[in-house]
Amino acid sequence: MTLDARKKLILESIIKDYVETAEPVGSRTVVKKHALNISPATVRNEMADLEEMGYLEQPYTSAGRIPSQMGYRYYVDCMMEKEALSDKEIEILQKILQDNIHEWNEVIEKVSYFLAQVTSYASFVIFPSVSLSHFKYLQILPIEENKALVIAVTDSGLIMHRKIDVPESVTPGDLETIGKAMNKVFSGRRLNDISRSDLRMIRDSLRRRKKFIDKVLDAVEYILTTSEEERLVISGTLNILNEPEFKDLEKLKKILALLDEGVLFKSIVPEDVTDEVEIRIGTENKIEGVKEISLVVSGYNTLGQRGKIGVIGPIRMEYWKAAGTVETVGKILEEILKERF
Amino acid sequence: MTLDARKKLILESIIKDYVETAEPVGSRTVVKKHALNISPATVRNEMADLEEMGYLEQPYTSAGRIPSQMGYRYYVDCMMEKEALSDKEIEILQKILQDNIHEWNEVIEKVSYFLAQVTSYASFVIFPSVSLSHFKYLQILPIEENKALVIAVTDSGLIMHRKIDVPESVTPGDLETIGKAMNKVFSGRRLNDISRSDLRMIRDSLRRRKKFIDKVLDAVEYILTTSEEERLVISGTLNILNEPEFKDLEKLKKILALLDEGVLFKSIVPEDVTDEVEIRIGTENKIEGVKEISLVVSGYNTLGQRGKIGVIGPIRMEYWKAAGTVETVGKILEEILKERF
DNA sequence: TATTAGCACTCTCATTAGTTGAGTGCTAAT
DNA sequence: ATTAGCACTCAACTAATGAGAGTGCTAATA
Repeated sequence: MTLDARKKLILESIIKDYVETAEPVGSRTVVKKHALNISPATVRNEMADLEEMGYLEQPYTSAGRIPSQMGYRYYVDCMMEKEALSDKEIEILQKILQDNIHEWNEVIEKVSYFLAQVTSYASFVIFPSVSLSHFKYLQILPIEENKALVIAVTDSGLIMHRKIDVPESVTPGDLETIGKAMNKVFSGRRLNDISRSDLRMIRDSLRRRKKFIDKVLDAVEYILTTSEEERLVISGTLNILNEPEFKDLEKLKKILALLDEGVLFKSIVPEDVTDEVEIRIGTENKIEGVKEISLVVSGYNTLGQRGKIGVIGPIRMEYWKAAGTVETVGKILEEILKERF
Repeated sequence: MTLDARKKLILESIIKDYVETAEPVGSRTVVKKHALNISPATVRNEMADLEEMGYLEQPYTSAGRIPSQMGYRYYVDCMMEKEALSDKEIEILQKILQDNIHEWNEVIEKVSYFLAQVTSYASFVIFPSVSLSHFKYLQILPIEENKALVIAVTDSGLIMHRKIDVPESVTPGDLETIGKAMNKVFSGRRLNDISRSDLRMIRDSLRRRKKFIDKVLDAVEYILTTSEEERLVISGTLNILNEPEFKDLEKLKKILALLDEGVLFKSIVPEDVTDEVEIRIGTENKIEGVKEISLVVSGYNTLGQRGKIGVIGPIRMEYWKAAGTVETVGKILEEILKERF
């Protein structure tokens, strides 16, 4: 279904105005703010049409109109132009990242923080699980009297380590032998392809020092399981306190709980995202309890996998700004990660 | 100043009641709930006395009384008996910790979470800075074509690492030589005693490979500076949404901002804490803007230093429960850390 | 002298009624 | 097709009223 030019203009006016003020928009306001040379009465007729078509709704008889979910959807799909980040903002972001490129951990935190600041919504960055990376290198490093460090490096450049006890009877030479043997089996394989039975096989092939080898394998297994989790960072949670729609404590509680609990939060982020920005408005998000939020999310590529980045805010959201920002920041994040890691 | 037995009893009744209900307590209620065999009129007289002395206050004429800050202080100092954790709860905590003893990181997170759950206030754990630990061991480990890993281990058992680029011209043998030389200078020294001039000295003593050595030193410096920060974990932030005193959005915003910003939060935690539980009520906390919170905090020992653990909640707090819980959980945390790390 | 019953008084909270004003929908004129 | 005009609607604000909880004081009592 397509709308004629004037209806589009009116719809857009109402959306822009309502997003800004959070108040229902009346016909007079539409005419004044956007300097149309038609009368309020005409606008009223158009608005009545738009309401009938489902793009607008009225909180109560004789209030102004507010965009319906469908109205936002139409705007986003058919009319929206993404608003780009200003050069200045891009510069700021790049400066932030140049100063703090030590760990990918830090990078995603800074990026998320920046995104929240710029959009003034809550933002998130999901860094993909490393379990699809390949094992590159494993070493058992004696570090003190009875301790050694099991160090694993993946081809994506991630480093994981874990401390283990070493019995008296095990010599540094033993450690080297064991390390080499394991390296042979593991190297080049995907982390999540290494199963318990592989671990058992190694255990059997190395006849001596069984007990100790078990310890090493435990450490490896620990490394494998922890590396399976993707990393989630959320920033700007408090921004939602500024949105009038969450002045109601019950609603606020629900959405804060959502942002507070990583597992819960992940469940509302779409599984498959592309490099294109995707927008989910209100009830398009399938989640228990919280229907009054929108999500703007984009994928980014790193380590041969896809991470996710986006913002979460009220339905009354500046989609144009959010989409443009998420898009650009995602691209920059992707670049930086490629460059550095 | 000491109160006679009956005044104490009445003060306690009012505190317990008000903490539970968040409503001003009237004379009838005191008599009924605590089955005193004196009349409401007598209680009224006593309450008037207590108010004159400053232990109670009246929100308005002819409302019931609520405890003043001074009232809570008197109760905490002269009457309170800490309420111990139940055996069952202790058991649960220990079970949680036995399952998750891999990293001290995890331990403090679990402990903090537990504390928030049990008290239903917001909780925090501060893990001391490791900058006072001693350098134990440093190794430069080649991990792939042109990369090496600088690994540092402290005597407190913490492991830090950082990846660096290695120029073609530097051989594994070089790495070993450099590593050994650095080890000699660093080992046994406190992390925060190692200054830039030490780093420069090393740079000068090793004539060759200056550029590369700079890189290694950069990595070491990075490790030193990041290890200076103490770690802060806050849990149960959302619990404060349940307290009626924070139904006001402005107050809520302030306190959430406080809990959200680590630096800000640390500024209200007392510098010096002992093994004894310390309680700060309301304005006894010197902090801009937020006067309506109380803090219950205790120190715990680890790595030869002192960490802090506690809860933060409204002035209308179950101090008896909070104090007992913080005390016990702190002790258990201390034990676990000693055992494992 | 300490306690208590009785009662007038105070102040909040909830409810109701009245008023205002923004904004609509409809009709008739252009 | 557009618009001026006007009656109508409904939330939001204000004021008035009444109920109820709880006090403080006075005078009676043990």
